[in-house]
Amino acid sequence: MIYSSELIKGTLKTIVLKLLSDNTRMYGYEITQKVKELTFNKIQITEGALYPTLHALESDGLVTTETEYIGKRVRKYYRLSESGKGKTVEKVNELADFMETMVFLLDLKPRVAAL
Amino acid sequence: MIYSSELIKGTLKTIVLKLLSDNTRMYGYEITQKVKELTFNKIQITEGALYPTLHALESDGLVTTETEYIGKRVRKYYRLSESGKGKTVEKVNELADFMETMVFLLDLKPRVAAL
DNA sequence: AAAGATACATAAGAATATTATGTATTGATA
DNA sequence: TATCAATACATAATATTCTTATGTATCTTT
Repeated sequence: MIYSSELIKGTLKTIVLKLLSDNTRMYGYEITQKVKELTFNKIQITEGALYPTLHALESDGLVTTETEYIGKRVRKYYRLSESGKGKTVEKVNELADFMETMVFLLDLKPRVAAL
Repeated sequence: MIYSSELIKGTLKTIVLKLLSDNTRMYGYEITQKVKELTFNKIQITEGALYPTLHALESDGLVTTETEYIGKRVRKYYRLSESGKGKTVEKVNELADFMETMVFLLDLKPRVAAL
């Protein structure tokens, strides 16, 4: 089962930032695979969503990039900037808070073991 | 603190359906106030978001409506249809599942007491 | 040799929110 | 009693952010 895409909306940027905060640096394709792996295929980030998001993070100064060649193939690494680190904490905290609120609002506690 | 709007995206329809499943029938303004109250002002549903959503639920056959006059002021009640009840269970379950996945993906467990 | 995986990117379109605006009634207050 | 806030609906222009489709190219496995 893959989540209906609308749920991903609004959380993609936070997911990307959090992964970058755990991994020093990552490249786009790696991010898609890591998310797929960590979510047991439940979340599949499409390229059309990811690359514009990464470019936005860069133009907002939250990440810096390093382009490298693996053979003849280009690979673009993304790394959190200092402001990106701060932003990550903010976004993750906000999402955690939001999720607590949703658990209460939708009374999810009794039906979800892991929450 | 009010959540940045992007988080609401994708959850609004689920919130509305769940409230309707708990309350027999509700009208639009009532829904905005109930959400505000239950979330201690953290989630404020704007009218520009709510009314189109309610109209979409109606045109999808998930809710039925009853218009009543309170004095001279019109009030439009929304009530879940049978298919709406089924859809509500689906959407709430999916959201709960998604949130479990996010807790794992973003490692939120250690930082959020209520989760 | 071909297919699938790796790796980037962009563009057209859809969905869904924000912000602004509009209409109108009712209740509270100065 | 005039005015403001709250109640109650609705829509339109705009913005954001995703999907889907398309494009290019390399590398690996069969």
